[in-house]
Parts: sequence; structure tokens; C-alpha cells
Amino acid sequence: MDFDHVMRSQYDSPSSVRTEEVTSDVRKGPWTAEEDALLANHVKIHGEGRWNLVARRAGLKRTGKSCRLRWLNYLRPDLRRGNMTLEEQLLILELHCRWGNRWSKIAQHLPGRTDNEVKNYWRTRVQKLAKHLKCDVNSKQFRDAMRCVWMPRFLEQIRASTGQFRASTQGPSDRPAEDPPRTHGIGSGYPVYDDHRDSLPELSSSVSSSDSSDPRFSSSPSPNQAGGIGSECFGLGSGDGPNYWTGCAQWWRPGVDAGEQEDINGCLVGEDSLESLWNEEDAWFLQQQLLE
DNA sequence: AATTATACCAACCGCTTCGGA
DNA sequence: TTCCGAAGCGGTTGGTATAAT
Repeated sequence: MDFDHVMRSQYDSPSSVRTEEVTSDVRKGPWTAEEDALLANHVKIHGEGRWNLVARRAGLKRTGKSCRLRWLNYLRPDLRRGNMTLEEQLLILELHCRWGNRWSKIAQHLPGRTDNEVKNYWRTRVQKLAKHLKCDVNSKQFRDAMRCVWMPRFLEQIRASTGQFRASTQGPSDRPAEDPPRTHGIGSGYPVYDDHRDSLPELSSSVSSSDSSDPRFSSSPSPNQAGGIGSECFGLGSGDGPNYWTGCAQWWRPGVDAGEQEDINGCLVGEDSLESLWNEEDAWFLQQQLLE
């Protein structure tokens, strides 16, 4: 298929992007199926890399950057599609806690997911949640909420749904005495998320079952993982000033409107998730803990 | 049914880092 | 060691689909 054919087919499209591109030598905007085919074919034969060359040789009027991005984010055969699993969501929260907005680094631990996907997930779901709570997504308060409430709930749900989740985290009972739990310990039956460990969570459900040999899932810590980022994680230690816990208690007010609460839960796991990650009893418990 | 708001995500932009000459 | 092009990365934008009014 030649490039003229590609161009013709797009001129037939009503998209507003098209008209602008006619005047430029470099095409921008959405990729057509023909372009995808050209790029995929070329990479299949010649491999990745030298993207400017790829663009030229494949007969694409795209920049090398654009080709690279299209391949990595859409055409790569090993990409996973569909909604993030609970395991993936939990891992994103955990890794973001460690590394912040290092999307590419985080995505490396989610086989088949791209940095763009992870970034979009964070922006749409997690930031939406922060917005609901009327706080900054990077604030300590929000991080604590993540650590205290949603991350344990994710673990619980994963356990419940798979029955085989081998959390690398240890329950309160088998934790060494010199390393007391730093979480709230809701209801004593909840898993405690251990932000001290250096290795990544071991996943045994859909994510890892088919990818267990993937080196990106190695449980050995990378230099960075063992480094200082963890110290910035959701510690519940000292508090951040006079209004800090008061602010937390305000979010976790048991009397929060039911619809709003549902909405908040939906932010993280979607409406079709297993069950609510939130209940009023826990909110009350948290409030008491936090006000101490 | 039409309009508006919101959510999602693909793609772009600009900066930084890397690697080879 | 320096320069320069390629590649990588994170932030942002804009289009489309869906929900709400």
C-alpha cells in the first residue's frame, strides 16, 4: 500500500485534523489503519530502533518520535488491553508511592502496560479521587488515605477474589516485634501494607500467572527500590501540623453522603468492581485513630 | 432530542539523557 | 571532551464517547 493511498483515505475522513495536515509535510494526529499496517510491517521485518529511519523507510510521513510512540503505546504485540486489574492498580499505587511520577519506571513493572496508560490511569482515577476529597494528590494527607484505606482494601479484595494472593506483606501477627505496624490496623483482620519492604509485591493472579518469567517482575530490589524513595512513602508517624489530623477526619466523616462515597470508591476501582472499598465502620475507626 | 459536562485516552510537545563520532 | 542526533520521559492537549440535564 503506498502513501498516496493512505493520504487519500484520510482525506475522505471528516476529521478536523485532516485539513491542517494537508499543508504540512509531516503528518500529525490520529493514525490510520494503513499507517499502522505500514509501521507494524516494517518493525516486524527490521525491528525497533532508528525511528527516523523507520519512518522514512516505511513510507510514513511521520516523525520518528511519532512512530516510536505509536509502536510502544499501541502496536506492540505484547500490550495488554482493557481495564487495569486490582493487582495492577495496587501496584501502581505502591510504585507511585515509591517513585512518584516516574511513569516509565512504574510501567516496567506492569507487563504489557505503557507509561502512557499508567499516567492516564493516575490522572483519571487517582486524581479524580483526590479532587473528590478536596485535597492535593501529592499531599501527605492523600497519601495517607491511600495507604490507610485503599491499599489494604485492594489487598483484601485481591485475596478474596483469587484466594491465592501471596502478599509479600506480613500480617500484624507475624511482624517482627522490633518493627511494629505503622498502619491503623483496621479491624485486625485487614492486611497491613508494608511500605518498608524493598521488593515489589508478588502477584499471583492474572498479571503474573502468565508473566511469571518476565524479568520485570523480579522480586529482587533494584538499586532504586532499595534507596531512599521509600522514606517518602505513606508514613503515619508524626503528622504535619495542627490541622493535619483534623483534615483527615473530615474526609473520613462517617456521615458522608452515600452517593458521594460510592463515587469516591468508583474512582479507584470502577463501578463494576467486586465490592465497595469503603464502609462507614472503617471510616469511624479511622477517625478515632487519627484524632488520637 | 438536543445540549452540556465529564471521563478517558491517544498523541503531541518540549526537555533531558544517552551514545557514538 | 565536546558535539549532535536519537531516544526516552513526563506534562499537556485535544478528540471522542458517554452520562447527565
